[in-house]
Amino acid sequence: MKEKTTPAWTRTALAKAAGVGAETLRFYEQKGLLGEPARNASGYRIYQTSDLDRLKFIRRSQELGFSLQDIAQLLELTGNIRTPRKKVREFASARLELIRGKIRDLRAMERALGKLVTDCDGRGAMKGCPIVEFVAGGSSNEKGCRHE
Amino acid sequence: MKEKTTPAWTRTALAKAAGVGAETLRFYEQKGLLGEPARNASGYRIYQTSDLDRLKFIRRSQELGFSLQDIAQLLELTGNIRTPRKKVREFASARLELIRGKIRDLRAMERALGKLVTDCDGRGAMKGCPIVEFVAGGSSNEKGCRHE
DNA sequence: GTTGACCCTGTATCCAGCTACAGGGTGTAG
DNA sequence: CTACACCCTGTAGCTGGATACAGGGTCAAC
Repeated sequence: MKEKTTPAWTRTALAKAAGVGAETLRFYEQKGLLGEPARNASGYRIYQTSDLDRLKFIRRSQELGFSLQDIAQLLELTGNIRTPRKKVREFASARLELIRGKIRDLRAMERALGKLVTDCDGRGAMKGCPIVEFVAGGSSNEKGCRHE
Repeated sequence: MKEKTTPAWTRTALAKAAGVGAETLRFYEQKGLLGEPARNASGYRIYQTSDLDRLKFIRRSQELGFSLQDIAQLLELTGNIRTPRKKVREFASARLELIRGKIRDLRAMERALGKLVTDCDGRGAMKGCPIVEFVAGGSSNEKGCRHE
């Protein structure tokens, strides 16, 4: 613990720690996801631990299906204390609905796949039609089972 | 039971109904996601209602973060009665774990964003640091709050 | 029998998100 | 001093997932 909460990270060190390529850092910087890091005397980038957190957030958000643009907005929102409160609420609420929708869909898929696993016990006939159940649960209804 | 449950769809009609571009159907066909449709005398593609279900499934799966390759596998699995039972179980179980992980992550994000919405009531100071909470909930822990 | 809306195939183009050079500077170990 | 690993910038290339022509058939309506 030297510099308090933010020891300096080199480009490759940070990349390794975050599980991304070193070039990706520059790419994210260009896209405004990381913000320009400090530089040492010879122009080398110096990253902070907060950048590592940010990177982790980015990767996790990506896995959840958010685009880099979405993530940039999310970061802007939550990271900038000067963001107008109303905007924060609006954007966050919209995102929240989106997220809840995704959770609902994933749960439907979970149920469908779970049923598939349960029903297909490794022998015997495949009962039900999980895929159709899933699709039906989404919006349409009944019919359309292809396997049998 | 062919013509009963499956009135014929033309290319653009199906595309419109499924909310995709007409060209996309050909693309999916090339990628093996749709399978070769029947053709009329002059070579026009004739789609069935089951193709519409399939398309809906594809789009929903995509929204949940599955790649077209993943989806092809899912469809293969659930749609082909001849799939070896063991493979079905294995693949489905792996997918299930993946899906459950996504749900967990989304819930963490939901909590974080929900807190942001709750805390930022449109005036006063922004309490807590949802973004850091989310990141912390993922793997790292403590510190790194940038806003304030 | 010509128009216009569709269909066909093949190929080219586009966008996101990386990833990989090329050509050059830096800095520490031996 | 000289390797050698690392850093810089700029730009080209790659994969996935579409999307858009170009050049040509089909067909129902007028």
